[in-house]
Amino acid sequence: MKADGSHRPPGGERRGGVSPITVKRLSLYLRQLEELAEDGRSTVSSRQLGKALGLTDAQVRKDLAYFGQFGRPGVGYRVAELAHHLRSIFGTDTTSNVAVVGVGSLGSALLRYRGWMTKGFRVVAAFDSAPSKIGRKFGNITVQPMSKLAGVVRAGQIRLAILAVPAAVAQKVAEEICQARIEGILNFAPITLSLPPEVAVIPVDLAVQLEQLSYLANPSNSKRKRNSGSRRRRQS
Amino acid sequence: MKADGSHRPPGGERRGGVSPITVKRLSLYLRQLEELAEDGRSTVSSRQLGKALGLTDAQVRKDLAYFGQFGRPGVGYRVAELAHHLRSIFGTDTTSNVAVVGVGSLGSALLRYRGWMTKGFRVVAAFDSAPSKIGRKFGNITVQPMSKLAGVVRAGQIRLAILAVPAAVAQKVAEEICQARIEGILNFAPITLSLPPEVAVIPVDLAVQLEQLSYLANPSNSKRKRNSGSRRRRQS
DNA sequence: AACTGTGAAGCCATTCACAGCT
DNA sequence: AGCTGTGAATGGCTTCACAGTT
Repeated sequence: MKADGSHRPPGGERRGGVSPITVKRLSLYLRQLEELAEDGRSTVSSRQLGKALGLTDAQVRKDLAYFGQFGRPGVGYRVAELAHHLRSIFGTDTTSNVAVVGVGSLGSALLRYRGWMTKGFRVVAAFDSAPSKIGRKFGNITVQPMSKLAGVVRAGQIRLAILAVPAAVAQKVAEEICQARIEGILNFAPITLSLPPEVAVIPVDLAVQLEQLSYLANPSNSKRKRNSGSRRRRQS
Repeated sequence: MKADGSHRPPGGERRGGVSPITVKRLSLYLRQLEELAEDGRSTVSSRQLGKALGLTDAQVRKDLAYFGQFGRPGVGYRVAELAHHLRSIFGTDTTSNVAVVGVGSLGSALLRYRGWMTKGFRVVAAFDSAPSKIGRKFGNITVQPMSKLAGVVRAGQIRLAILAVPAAVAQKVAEEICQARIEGILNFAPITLSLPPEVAVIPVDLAVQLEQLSYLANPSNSKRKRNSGSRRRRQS
């Protein structure tokens, strides 16, 4: 275990160079660590963490080592400490406010979805352009017109937007969102957005996901022939 | 352009060896082709297709060449023909029936979501174990008890399941779904399922996606410094 | 003994560059 | 000229294997 840390900036965290695929795994590590914490576990080894997620121990160690030395040889990683550090990497150690834009069937469900909360997010506002939707209430959130978005964001209350409008208007609405100086968009509309580089976008096309599944579910396409005994397998 | 096709099985499609990441892009090609078809375009080049999705032309050609020779030098790809071929690769040239398992806030929204239809899927049934939910109607779909799942699947009406139950029961419910001999599960529960290899699983953890976005939206983490002029950029 | 952190090797994916077709 | 299909080159990610720590 090298002590000088020469491949990283000496006093701080590595910045700007981690691949998206690594970051995705970090999310899974955090999710697993939270489960371990609930079960009262206080340490975990890279092998155990990997096994639970279908990854090799070396992969786990490499991923975590990008951000510093958290593990203790002979012991493993301390669950609470590592979880805390991962949250700070994601920026979810402090709660972020989120807006839902587009309150159709999907948007209104995402508005009610409780899964965000456990991860350090809070949906605090909803916007739509249809007059029929404006003023409607979901729980304690009232749907506001798009024209109010910029004001709410500028008041510092919202960092991220969940975009759930029809494909035909998604590009236009996304541009409005950008003008409100939001930092990132979770895009549920089935189109590729074209936006200025200072705004982050993560696409989530549910129909595409189901299409992927349909492909995999065709036995002649998958590599699932390997291991075709009866051993269990973990999802990608 | 080689004519003998020596690297593929002579008379048929390549089977079993395409990486998931390639398959994901194929979905995007299909989505784009459908938009082009609506606009009345009859051919498209690899460069145009790539530009719309933020990919290189070489990438597009390599991906498509895995499955055969569809392009015409000097012309490009024929939109309708290529779209049809991609659908047959995904198994969505014929409509697949899908069940929603778990009718909470997210499940009921996925039940009502219209986006599946355009892609060759039809949600035809919903299941839940809570007596209070059973018998409830969403559109023309009545929520049935889990015990009915196996029968409906075995009657050949359902290939795929959308799993939208709480994390705490997801593994158990997923096992029930497997026993019903379903081919694939789209897993919205925030856990990694451990299942026999003959069933395909695609995980869709919405909280993880938002976490990814939170990471990317932190300016010091992204590579978005490149191109930091004002040119537009396409989402990953 | 158990486990991490990490060079080095191996493997996979992307891009390059160009022959060949239309 | 415009474009595809594809070997070859490059670049990136994963796994191996082991020195070093507890």
